Amino acid sequence: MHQIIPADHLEEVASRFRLLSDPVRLELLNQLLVYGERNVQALVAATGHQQANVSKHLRLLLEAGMVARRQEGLYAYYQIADPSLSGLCLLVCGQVQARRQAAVGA
Amino acid sequence: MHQIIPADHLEEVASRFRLLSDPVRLELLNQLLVYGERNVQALVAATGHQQANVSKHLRLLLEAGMVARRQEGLYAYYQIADPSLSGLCLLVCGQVQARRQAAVGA
DNA sequence: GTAATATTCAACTCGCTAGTAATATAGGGT
DNA sequence: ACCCTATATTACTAGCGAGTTGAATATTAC
Repeated sequence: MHQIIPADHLEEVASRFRLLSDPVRLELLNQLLVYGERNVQALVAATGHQQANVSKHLRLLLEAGMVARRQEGLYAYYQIADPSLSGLCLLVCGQVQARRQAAVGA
Repeated sequence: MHQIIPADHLEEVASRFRLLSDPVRLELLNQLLVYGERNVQALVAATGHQQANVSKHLRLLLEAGMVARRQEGLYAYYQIADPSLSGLCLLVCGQVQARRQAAVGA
């Protein structure tokens, strides 16, 4: 029987999910998914979080290969680099909505 | 511009991802994905974790609607209840493998 | 009563996060 | 060369949340 998640991938898969388990990072990813590309200033303004924190979160996402970075003049532009992210978010959002509707009906 | 992750879903989406960010729970889900249905004993034996811990994790997954529970005599059988789970795991596993291969090539 | 599962409690550890501040780097404008 | 701005990084603190272990207890089915 083949494994869906190979044993030697468990930790890495878990840490990828952990990266997605923070509302601030989800906000940032959502911004990038919607706008395509944004610089740090725009992300700070859109989310209302401190610049240092935004940079820290972006670094984590960058190290995981979920986003890409492009420098243009003074500004650093980030965009989604992992094509599976939109699918992941859609799947989870779909489940969240399904559960909410089920809760209303119950 | 429509949001991929609506603002009022952020916390809930994050907590669903957080549920998937633990290697023990991923092991359990993987068992259920592969074998379809398993009782607690089988999960304890397969993963090597303590029964109390396995039950605790199963409870979290159950409350989130990710698994379903069926009692048969003395035994409690669990199975996957969230059809999006296999898709989520496949997406993330695919990315993990892609990154590993990229790392080898680099 | 025995076996399977669930629940609870206490104590501990670990990792993550926010915040603050300070510093570093680098680009642009003058 | 100088200064301002944008971004990154580091260090430290403090606190929250989650996981583990161990033990004990509860529940339920046989």
